[in-house]
Amino acid sequence: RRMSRLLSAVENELQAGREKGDPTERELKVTLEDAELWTKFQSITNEMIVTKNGRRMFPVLKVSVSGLDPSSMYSLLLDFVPADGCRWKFVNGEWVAAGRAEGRGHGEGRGHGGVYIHPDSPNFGAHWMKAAVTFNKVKLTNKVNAGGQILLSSLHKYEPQLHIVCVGSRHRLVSNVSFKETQFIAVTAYQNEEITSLKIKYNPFAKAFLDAKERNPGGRGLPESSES
Amino acid sequence: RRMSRLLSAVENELQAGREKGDPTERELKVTLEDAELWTKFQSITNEMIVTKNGRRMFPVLKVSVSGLDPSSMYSLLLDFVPADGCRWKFVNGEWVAAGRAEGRGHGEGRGHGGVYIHPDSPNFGAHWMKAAVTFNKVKLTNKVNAGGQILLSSLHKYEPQLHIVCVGSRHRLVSNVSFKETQFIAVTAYQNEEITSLKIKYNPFAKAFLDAKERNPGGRGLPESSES
DNA sequence: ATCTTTCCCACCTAGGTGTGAACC
DNA sequence: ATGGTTCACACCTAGGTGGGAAAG
Repeated sequence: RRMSRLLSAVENELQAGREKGDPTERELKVTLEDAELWTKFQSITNEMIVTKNGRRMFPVLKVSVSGLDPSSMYSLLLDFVPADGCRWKFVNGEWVAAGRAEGRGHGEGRGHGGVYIHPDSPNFGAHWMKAAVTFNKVKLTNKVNAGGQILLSSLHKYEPQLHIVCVGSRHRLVSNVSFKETQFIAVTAYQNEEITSLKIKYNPFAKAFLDAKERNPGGRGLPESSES
Repeated sequence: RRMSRLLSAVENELQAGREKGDPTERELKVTLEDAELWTKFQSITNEMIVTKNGRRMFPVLKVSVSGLDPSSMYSLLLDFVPADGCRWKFVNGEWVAAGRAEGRGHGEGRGHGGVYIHPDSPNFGAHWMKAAVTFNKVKLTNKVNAGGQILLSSLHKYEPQLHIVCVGSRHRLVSNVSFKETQFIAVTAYQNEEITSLKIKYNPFAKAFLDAKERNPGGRGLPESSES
């Protein structure tokens, strides 16, 4: 019967991760990928652009998960926790706290409540464990929007936080994890030009600006040395 | 507590479609979108390109689903059923049967068994019902590949078939649906130039060729009339 | 010869970058 | 004036088209 072919196709989704990973969630482990890259940005205070229509993050938050029950169903959620109660300013090449945060916003209470649901959700534990989970589609905004984007307050500091929720018959919170390396200050335009340089250096979508710098490393070299 | 915010975000996924749709699956209804477009192609015998790395379908298979249980979990699968036992040839402007099909392939037994799992799978009934389900990412190939693509035999006729599977504690087949309008012959290059014209006319990705025809409708007009 | 397949290509769609001027 | 925000833009990434020559 054709039906057996179909059902086995669905089963395959599970088989992938069935061997590895303990069925108990005691050994749940979540590790941040590209931690070295994140650290480069963190060491000079990371910034993330927010725009009306939403801007992606760079670096991209990416985690490896293990220790889930391969055949249970989970959703992965991301939210952004205010890292302090301050508004920040960039003066004389460094970030300084400047007054308390505004009461409004702070990523709470709007739309999905500032929570981004990973688009693969819901899915089997096996799915989440078979490859690193990438949050490259999350978009940060400073305006209330149609939905899907995360609302943040510019010039406030945030720490991304990952949540793993079991979506069995009754929802059950499995884990909250956050990584200090991924803290950033939301901005409408980059303040620290060292951050700009790092973004250009590592983000493929900014390659246009990388080329410009490579061709003219000093910033004011010869106008144009012919290459032929 | 922050936890309630998170769980309500997950709940929202369900609320969307909870009112509409009867909890029993007796009233399950699946309708083909863009049926008029499909009919245009069908009326002159549709063709779909197959390539080594996989080619998307155009038109795209798109269905509206209703009558699922909003809070149950389903996967949507697509496979391609040989429409007959023939190999087809295009001679003198029309398709004619030419011998029986080769035994090999026919979309069976390879990789996922020729079954494409919609990338939103698995998901709640509410998710599948809140908007039309689009199979735009499915790729058709004539070579055994890494995976994800559907293996077909060139010059054979197929009928796409949709399957809805309930992924509760025990897998359960809910429904098989196929649409005559979506039948096509797999080809490595278009045979009927009327098919080529329709593809160019309606597929945005072929716009380059549409422009060429519009600028030069007769096929051999003036070489180049300057536009300035 | 004829039919079918493969490959490279120009030209698109779709959308992610920081820039720099304008705006508030 | 100052500091923050917005917008159009050139320039990318990423990848989906059929054409046409070449190969099988």
